[in-house]
Amino acid sequence: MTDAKGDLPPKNLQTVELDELDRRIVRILSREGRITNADLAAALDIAPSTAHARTRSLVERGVIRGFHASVDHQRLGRGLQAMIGVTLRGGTRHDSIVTFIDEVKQLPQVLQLFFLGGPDDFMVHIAVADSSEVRQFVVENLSTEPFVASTRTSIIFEYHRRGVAAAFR
Amino acid sequence: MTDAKGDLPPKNLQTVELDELDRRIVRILSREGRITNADLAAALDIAPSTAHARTRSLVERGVIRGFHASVDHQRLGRGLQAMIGVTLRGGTRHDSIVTFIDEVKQLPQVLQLFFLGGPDDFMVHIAVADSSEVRQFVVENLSTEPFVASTRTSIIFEYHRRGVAAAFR
DNA sequence: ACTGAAAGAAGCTAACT
DNA sequence: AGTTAGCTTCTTTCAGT
Repeated sequence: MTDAKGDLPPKNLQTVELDELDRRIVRILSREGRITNADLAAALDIAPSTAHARTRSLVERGVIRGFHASVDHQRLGRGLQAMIGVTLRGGTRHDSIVTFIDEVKQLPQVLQLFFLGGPDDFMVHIAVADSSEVRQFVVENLSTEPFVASTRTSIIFEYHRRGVAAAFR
Repeated sequence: MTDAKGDLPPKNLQTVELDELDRRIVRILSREGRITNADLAAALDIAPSTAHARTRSLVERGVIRGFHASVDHQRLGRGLQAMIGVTLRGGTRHDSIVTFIDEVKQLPQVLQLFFLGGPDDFMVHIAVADSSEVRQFVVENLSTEPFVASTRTSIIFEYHRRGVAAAFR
């Protein structure tokens, strides 16, 4: 008797099959995370209790990992966004990098941080007031670090998002 | 009598001052977009009606632009993310690029799209199943386009998000 | 697995401080 | 601007199909 409980490895990272209804719910909640369950049900032409059970199941199965307000940084006086590619010096101790990354990702200007395998070691997506603050951010937080070899800054003219990806665990 | 109505230019793009309470609300809703108003009020130690009015005002002033479910793409069998930098051939007609971008941003693999001023003309953040799909994405949607000069693909090892930025208008 | 109904919780509005 | 109070609407559960 191979019972599910006990046979499974630490449990995580398993992929999940979604049917068409699940996919439609995910799509709607990606766009309108605060839609009422009643409206969601109406949009899908199902009973509110069904919509509710499905949505809960998506959260329980880890497909939906959270809900977030999206913020207009331009309205907050941070009308300039930039993407900064960073290359690290070879031979830097791994935990120095981890500490550094942890600090960078706490900075209020930072929106996203990508750790890469490629020409750049990571990229930082920031929102600031103007180009002088971009420069200031790079100088104060990146290029002065001993293990940062180089940075490459690009201004962001347009930004489009097709959903919100969960951060990696 | 300078009445507000009629005197204002097309109205948009104005920045907004937030007080400390506003900022705390934005911070909480960025992390927990579906927190109940009662819990939000309790977290801030204010009356629910105050929290409610403040939140509404943030949405009305355009500071909060929407709410979104975040999706774990790994659970959906798209366990690999990549960032692809694209450079365009000089002399491409502007509306060709606009059409191209519009198409790219509809592709199901695409999470984000950054239009840049810098070495790359834009960057595409994608989620796919494996490295062969990365290659497939680049070949089928990018490098075959006549006005794409080159692409540079980086695998994403780690991804952190400190909030969700609204798309540009 | 989906539905319908009933109870409990939360959102929303308005009148007052 | 914030609060208290009351009405309305939604979420949530559960028994039934």
